[in-house]
Amino acid sequence: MGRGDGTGRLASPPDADDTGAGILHVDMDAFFAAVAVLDDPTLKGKPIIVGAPEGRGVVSSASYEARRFGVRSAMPVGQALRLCPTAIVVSSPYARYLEESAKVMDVFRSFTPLVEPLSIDEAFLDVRGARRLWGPPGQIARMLRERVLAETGLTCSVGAAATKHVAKIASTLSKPDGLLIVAEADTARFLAPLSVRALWGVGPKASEALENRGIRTVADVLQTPDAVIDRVLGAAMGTRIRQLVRGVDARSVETTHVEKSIGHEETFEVDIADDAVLRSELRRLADRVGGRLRSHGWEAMTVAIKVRFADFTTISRSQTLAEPTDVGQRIGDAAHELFAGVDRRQAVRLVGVRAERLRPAGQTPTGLWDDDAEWRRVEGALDVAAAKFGRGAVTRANLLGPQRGGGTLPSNPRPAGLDQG
DNA sequence: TCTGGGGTCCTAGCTCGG
DNA sequence: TCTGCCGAGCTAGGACCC
Repeated sequence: MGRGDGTGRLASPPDADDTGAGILHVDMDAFFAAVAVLDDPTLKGKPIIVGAPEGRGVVSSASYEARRFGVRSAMPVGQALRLCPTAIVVSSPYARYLEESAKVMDVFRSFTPLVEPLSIDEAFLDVRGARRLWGPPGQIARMLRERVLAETGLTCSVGAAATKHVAKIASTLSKPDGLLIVAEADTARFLAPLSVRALWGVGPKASEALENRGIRTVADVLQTPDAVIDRVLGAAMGTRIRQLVRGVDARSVETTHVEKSIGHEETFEVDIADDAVLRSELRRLADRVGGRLRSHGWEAMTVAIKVRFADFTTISRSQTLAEPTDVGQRIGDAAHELFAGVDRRQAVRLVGVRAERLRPAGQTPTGLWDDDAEWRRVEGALDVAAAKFGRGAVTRANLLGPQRGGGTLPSNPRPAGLDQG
């Protein structure tokens, strides 16, 4: 979801060169606010803030009329209302947004099966294989914008480029209701004058660190020695940023997504010091996490909690389970155990529970464990452990030693029973 | 003024085993 | 038996994204 106010937008002319620009990034304009207008057309043209009117809510989305007053997403609603006192605060059930999102995604898929939803209101499309059916990328982008509007009543902005990264930047610059095409050959010229903040992964901290060294634009990054960028951003991010500023982005449009963690957190209306209330909240969150794990068919190897105190300091604690689980009770037990070790000298503003290192529930051994030799090795180890500790005491800890990680076995999915203590 | 909720990825420090 | 090195796994925290 874009956070700009739409001033200074760029748009491509109808005859723009779209050679090599086969990756589209489509981003709905002020999506939540636009859905509110669909549901109540009298809101059209008015400053709208989507968020909870009371409590500690922040702005989820704002119409461009509100953004002109400086209202931005993630801003506290109270602050937004001070900037734009005439704004109308609305909120709809999340399911309502999902409903419109599904229609939009259906339109995208009518042009190509290669659609990668990035969030509820944006997606990458690979249209390189759709030329024969729909024409060149620029034409597809124009048709897609028209069809989204006709079928949903919503406007969107589209960036077309040779890579996901450049397409994403282009759609941002074309907002609202625009189309910006960057031909492959124009990539370097397009990127060079942009602020480093426009780069994917460069947020307020990284951009500040770069700007403190006089590195303000993409062109500046290109002229800066690699070692300097690595020192500022770290080696991994430095490498990635250097590729992005050169227009190199090997990521393809992925149509499937595998979750790596599932969690829930809740900010209280007022800070809470009562231990019983906090523990019951952890239980409730753990149950929700367990329910979601089961509905996805996952189990978690690790449980993590997050605690934010009244002064906004935030700590996290995590624990690897003796055996993976999708049971809310067990997740709650682990969360309680972790919570017991937290030094609570202040009231608590937020608690969260997260399930990490997910794997399919009741998974059949695969990969390395399909290897007969590997099985013989494991069976041998089990026999040795059974002889040493007794049949009933064959645990991972006994097999691998008392160290936390358990170490030397492969991290592939283990055969059922090996972890059981 | 007063900072949501759901995620991903990276880094640094630590422990442990080979 | 002890020590140092190295790699791997775990943990905590931070930055970033929408």
